[in-house]
Amino acid sequence: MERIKQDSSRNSPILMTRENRTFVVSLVLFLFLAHICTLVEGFQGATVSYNRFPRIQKLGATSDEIYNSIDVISARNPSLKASNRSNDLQILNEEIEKRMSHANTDATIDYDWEGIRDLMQHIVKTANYKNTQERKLVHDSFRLISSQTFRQPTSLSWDAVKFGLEMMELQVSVGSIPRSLCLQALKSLNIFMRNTKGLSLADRQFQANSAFRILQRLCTGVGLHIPKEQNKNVQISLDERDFCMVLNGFVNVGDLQMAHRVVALQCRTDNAPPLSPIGYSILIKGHGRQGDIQGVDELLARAKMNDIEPDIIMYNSLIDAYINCDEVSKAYSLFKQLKELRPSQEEQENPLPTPNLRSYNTMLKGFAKAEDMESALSLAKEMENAKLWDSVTTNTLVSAAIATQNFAMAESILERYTIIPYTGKKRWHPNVEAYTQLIGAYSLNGDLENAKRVFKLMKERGVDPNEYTYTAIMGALAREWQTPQIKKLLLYMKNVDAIIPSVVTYNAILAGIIEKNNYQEEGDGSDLVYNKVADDVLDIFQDMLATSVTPNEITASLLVDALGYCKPSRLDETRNIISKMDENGLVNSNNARISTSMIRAYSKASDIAGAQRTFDAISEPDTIAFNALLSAYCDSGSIRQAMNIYRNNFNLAELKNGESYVSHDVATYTILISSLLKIGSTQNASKMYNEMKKEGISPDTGAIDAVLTPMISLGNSVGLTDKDINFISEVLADGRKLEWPGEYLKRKEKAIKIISSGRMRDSSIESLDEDPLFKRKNWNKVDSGFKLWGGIIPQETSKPVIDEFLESKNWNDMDSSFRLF
DNA sequence: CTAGGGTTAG
Repeated sequence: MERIKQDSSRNSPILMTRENRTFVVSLVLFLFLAHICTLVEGFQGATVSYNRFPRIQKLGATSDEIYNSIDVISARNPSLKASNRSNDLQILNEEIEKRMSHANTDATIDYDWEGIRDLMQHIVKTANYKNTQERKLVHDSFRLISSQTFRQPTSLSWDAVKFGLEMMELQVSVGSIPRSLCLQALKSLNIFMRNTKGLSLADRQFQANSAFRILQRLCTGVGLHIPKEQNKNVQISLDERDFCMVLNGFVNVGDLQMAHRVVALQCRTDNAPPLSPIGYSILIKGHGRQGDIQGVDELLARAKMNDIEPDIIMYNSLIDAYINCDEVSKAYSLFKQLKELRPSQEEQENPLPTPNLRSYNTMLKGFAKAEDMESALSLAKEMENAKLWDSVTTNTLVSAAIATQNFAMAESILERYTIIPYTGKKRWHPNVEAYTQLIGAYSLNGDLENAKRVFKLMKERGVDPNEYTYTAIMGALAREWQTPQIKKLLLYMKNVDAIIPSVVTYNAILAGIIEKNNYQEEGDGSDLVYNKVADDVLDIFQDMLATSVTPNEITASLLVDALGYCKPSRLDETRNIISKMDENGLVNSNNARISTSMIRAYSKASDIAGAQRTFDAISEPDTIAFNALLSAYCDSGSIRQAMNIYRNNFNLAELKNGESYVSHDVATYTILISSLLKIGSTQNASKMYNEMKKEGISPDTGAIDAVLTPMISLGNSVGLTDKDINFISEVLADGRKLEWPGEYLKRKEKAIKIISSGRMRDSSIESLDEDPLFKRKNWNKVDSGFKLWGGIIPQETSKPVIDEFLESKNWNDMDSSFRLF
């Protein structure tokens, strides 16, 4: 398929009229189709992607040609007509040998895996397994393949190994396989499971599952045989490493159930080694990542019961697991225990290992996560004094500063600890992550100028930006809707720095542009603004396709958002693009995320039936989609309907009908409560508030505000009953348990006091809704945006504070004889 | 075979 070139002479879409906007969309779709065809061509008929690279040399004939020759030969020899399959098999076997033999001569040859697969399937289907000679030929063909795909040391790609594994499964379906083949396959898998960079989740799942099946076969002996001439070069029995590799594979894809099956297999197998601290470390990591503190504790108890002596790695895994479970103090007490000086260590029965640099860095990460800058700094000072410091320490300390919004401190840490000059052999500068994070943080704070400054600073200090850095800086530009600059930077990134943007890069840009759109005030000709935003989004999307970056579900939902925000909603275009993407197998249009955006779009277009239809079609509806549906009904004024939907769903839970039940969250109730209050139904709002708490859902700041703000204005206009006052007091009491930025709650309290003492229309009440902080975050708009100040604290005058801190820690006049790098 | 850093996300 010929690649369609991007027409760069095209006008900027911002200046476009509606007519040629249709042209843009068609163009986008056209490019899209071209892109898809290229993709499909590569994936055709295969469950796996073998032909991602251009074929350099065509090997042998096509399968059809082979079948044809067989027919020709058979026809020419009537004596063979008595269905002499052995001869056919012989021919096919020779063809396989021919195709596989190229392996040794030229590594640049791309195998025709599809053709080989066809031939093997034909062989397997036509052979007579009762005939010894035929059976031997079949297995000989398989051996020809496996000896290449699993050869050691491997110089083949993951695709080759993947093909070998597929063929092994095919072989198992027609007979037993040699034990040595299993061990060989496991060894090959090992190599690719160790370095999983660049592999998709599906590939990693395939690896773990394949490895498990092989392991299972090796443990049980089912479907295995041991040939007489045993290959002496091959590992003979299983050792702990084999189990740990598979275990780690499952933990890394987040499948703990399978991980525990591996452990069970290991424990059940007679001559397998028992679970060691290594296995425990892997499992602890897995449960920690899931935030399953109970699982972590159970593992620790089990290790103790089995008299396991944990090494430093297992302790570090534990510290990290505690941190991942938000149990930083638990992590710290373990860390302190390890640090304690034990003078009579020899006398102790179980001496604890000494913490190493990784223990310290992990602990530092914990303080960063807990936003405890003071502890982070004092630990960092201790590390510097003990000469325990590396680039991860710098990066982690910077992330702690950023987490506490101490940007000036982040910059001074970077100024002091950036590795200069950097001569490492690694692909990237080790501190690029810290700079990237800082750019991202400035961007999130709406501070494009500083984000750009840091980006320039990196160049000055020889810290080369990578894909992540570009993503962050272009996200920052997108938030300020600087499309021309973004396009320039994209070109620079691709052509000068030779970095290929990822789907995340493009999603960040699209999300940023749309976010800015959110901030546009309604009215004042904003339909024009919305349409310009949508055109820019489509423009970037087109660039994405032209760069051959495959869009995903997030991309699709962002496109829906962009077009859905338009006035009027460009729903037809939206549907066309999404169904095109669906037809080409890129996304599932019934994906919950895409559908949620569609529901919002329908809601904006006042098409409530469309919203309901979309929800009903979702393959796995979730809370957020459900909430969007409720919002749609509420926004269209059908609160009664929204309540009915909620009730029906609630009853499903009572009936324990888990199939279609969607769980509620605090947002579900906030939507219902705020629209009930909008029509002055304080009684029902109060009922819902209590139902929420009865369900074990505690109100957050958004829920509290959704009650207090409208209740206060109701109090000002129509007055409140005693019951209403009780409701407010209850909510206020809940609110006091939460952290609020600035004076928010105090003001509300004051306003409520005034109302309940009968005084109306006080000037302090009116000013409530004009808090600039809330305005910036759209706080005043009661909609389904809830996490309105996720960690955003007004920037303090942090510079003097930091200097004081550094002064008090004597960091400003550190012993200069100690050079870190 | 096991432990510590970054970008997007209804």
